[in-house]
Order: sequence, then structure tokens, then C-alpha cells
Amino acid sequence: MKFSRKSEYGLRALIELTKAYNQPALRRSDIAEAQQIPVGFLETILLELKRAGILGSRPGVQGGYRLIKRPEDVSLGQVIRILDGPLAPIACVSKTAYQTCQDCPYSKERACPIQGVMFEVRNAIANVLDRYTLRAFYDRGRNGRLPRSLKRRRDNVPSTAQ
Amino acid sequence: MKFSRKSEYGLRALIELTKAYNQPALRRSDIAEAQQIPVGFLETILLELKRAGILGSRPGVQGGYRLIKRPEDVSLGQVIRILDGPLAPIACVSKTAYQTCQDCPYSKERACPIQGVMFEVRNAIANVLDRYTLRAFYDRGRNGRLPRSLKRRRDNVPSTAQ
DNA sequence: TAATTCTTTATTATTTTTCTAAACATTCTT
DNA sequence: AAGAATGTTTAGAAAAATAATAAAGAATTA
Repeated sequence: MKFSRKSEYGLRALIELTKAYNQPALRRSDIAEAQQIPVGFLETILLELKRAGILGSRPGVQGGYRLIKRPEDVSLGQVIRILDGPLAPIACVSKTAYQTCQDCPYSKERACPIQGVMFEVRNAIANVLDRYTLRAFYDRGRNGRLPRSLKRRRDNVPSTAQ
Repeated sequence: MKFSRKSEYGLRALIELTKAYNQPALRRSDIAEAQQIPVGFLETILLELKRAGILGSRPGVQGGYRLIKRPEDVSLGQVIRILDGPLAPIACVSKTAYQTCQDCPYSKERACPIQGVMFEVRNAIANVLDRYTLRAFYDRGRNGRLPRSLKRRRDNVPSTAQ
């Protein structure tokens, strides 16, 4: 259930771009260096984020990438969906990429004993990731804590699990 | 963020084995047929579940696999951890398989702007999966609904997301 | 026009997942 | 004790997904 390297790199690149919001564009090589990301791979990531309308770019001297949406208007869920695809742990509970499960022996979905749980998992993930925006990267001071306004509704239930 | 086929097959096999709880063992070929799972792959899955102490088995005539724990004592989270590994979306927020992120530029973890969110995601997933047990497969009648006793604490927040 | 930087496409490498095969061991029945 | 039915183990092949690289091209600025 890991996120891909691509999502991780994408988020880390967006940390840099959010810090530079409303400032001169960042070259991909600068981002790559700051976040230790292979520059060629970063390229494909930045372009996907650009096509999705989150980043803008300009070639040439003084060129580079910059965040063109307000940090508070970009949720981490959006970013991860762009780079990694649907959040749903199985296709038959995805809201935008729904597919019947291949080989699923339950023709009527109400009868599938797994679907309900997976739907809850999907919602639980989406509830967290759609609640956080890039603003969390922008606000974050040197102590690394979230601003109080974002701490509401955290379900910080203790667990012995992995 | 998909679960692997292995986890899906494992859960589906456990549906059959839970329905047959306290009844004669099921042959792997019967499970494979009922749930449309490649029998060779199923084999490795059943053996992992056996080594983890969830299933028992016996060779020979009348042999097969059976659930040796009570359905209510096996959470879906346990099953998925056995077959797919940690639930955490990145290693640095796993409780039992913690690792510092490779190439992470934040030496002090409190300073990583991503870790907090991912920790919440991990908890959100674990909260759902550790709350459901195989009992959900045992109880489930032909209407496919959960028994009322299991519906508590469901965070069924509507979302437009995938 | 030349330097800089993004853009696009293709391709390769690596890793993970999924699946198969075959020889072996155990249990039960007769 | 023999033989049939079934699980066990190991190795590894095949397929798919992920990660990374390369190279030629296009846009922008000075």
C-alpha cells in the first residue's frame, strides 16, 4: 500500500515550489538538487503537474516552474491522484475510476463482503488527503508543526499496527 | 495505492474459509474454483496465512485448509499486513517497519512537512482495517450488509474524490 | 542569434508482482 | 504396508509496473 516514488518526489518538489510561491520561477535542476531527485524523472513529474494546471513554466533565462494555483487551493489528494492515480485500494470502490473487479465472483455488488470495507478505507484516505493543501507547506515554520487551524478533526487514534 | 492481487485473493479465500468455519477442511482446489484464483498462486497465499497462525492444514484424503482462529479474532488489517506488508504509505511512518526515508532531505523528522499527513493516512487506514474482522464475512447474510453492531464509528464522510 | 531552459518522445533498466512447475512429504484408507 | 489424495517447498519464469535516461526539439530572453 505504498505511494510511489513519483508521488513522493512530486510532493517534495511542491514543497520547494510552494515556498517560492509568488517569487521567481525555480529551475528543475534547482528543485532536483534541493530535494535530491533524479532530474530526468523530476521532469516528467513537473510536466504532469503542469498539464494538470497546477504548475506553470517558461523556457529560457529566468525561466523555470512555478506554482500557479494558490497553495490553499491544491489538496495533497489532487496531487497524488495526478501522479499515482485513484486513491481507492481496489478499483470497484473508486468514485472516478470505477471498474468491476476482474474475476470477482459476486455479480451483485451489494453481495461482495469486501467492498464495504474497502469503500471505508478509500474514504478514510481521501478524508485526510483532501483536507490538507499545499498551504501546509507554506505555513510550516522551522518547528515543523502544523498551524493550529489545520489540526482539527485529526483522528489520532492510538494503534499497535504497522 | 492499490492493494495487491495477493491481498485480494487472500481475503477472498478467507471468505470461503470463514464460511466453512468449524466445518470440514476445504481443499485449495475448491477455494480456487469458488473464488476464481489461480491455484498455484493461492497455494503460496494459503501457506503464508498458515505460517502466520491463521490457517491450519492437513494433507491426504479429507485434508485441506481451515481457519483455526475465531473469525472475530482475525482483523483484515492483520491479513493484509501478512500478505502485503505494512499499511503505512511511506516507510517513515510505519510503526512496526519504520525506516528513514531514502534520500530524505529533512534530517530532523519533525521538520518534514509530509510526514505528519502520511502518519494520519496510515492511522486512518489502520483504524478501518483493524476494526473489521473475518466475523464480517461470517455474519454477512444474503443482503450483503454489515450487522448493526459493526456499523459504529464509520466515518462515512461524503467526498467528490476518487 | 546564441544561450538557457523547458518539451516531447522513445527507450532502457530495475523492481515488484504474479504465476507455474516439479519434486517431495504427510495423511488417510484399505 | 501400499497407494491415492492432498498439502509443502523451492526455484524460477513471465508479465507488469515503476523508475530512470537520453536525445532531439521548441520557446524565451538577452
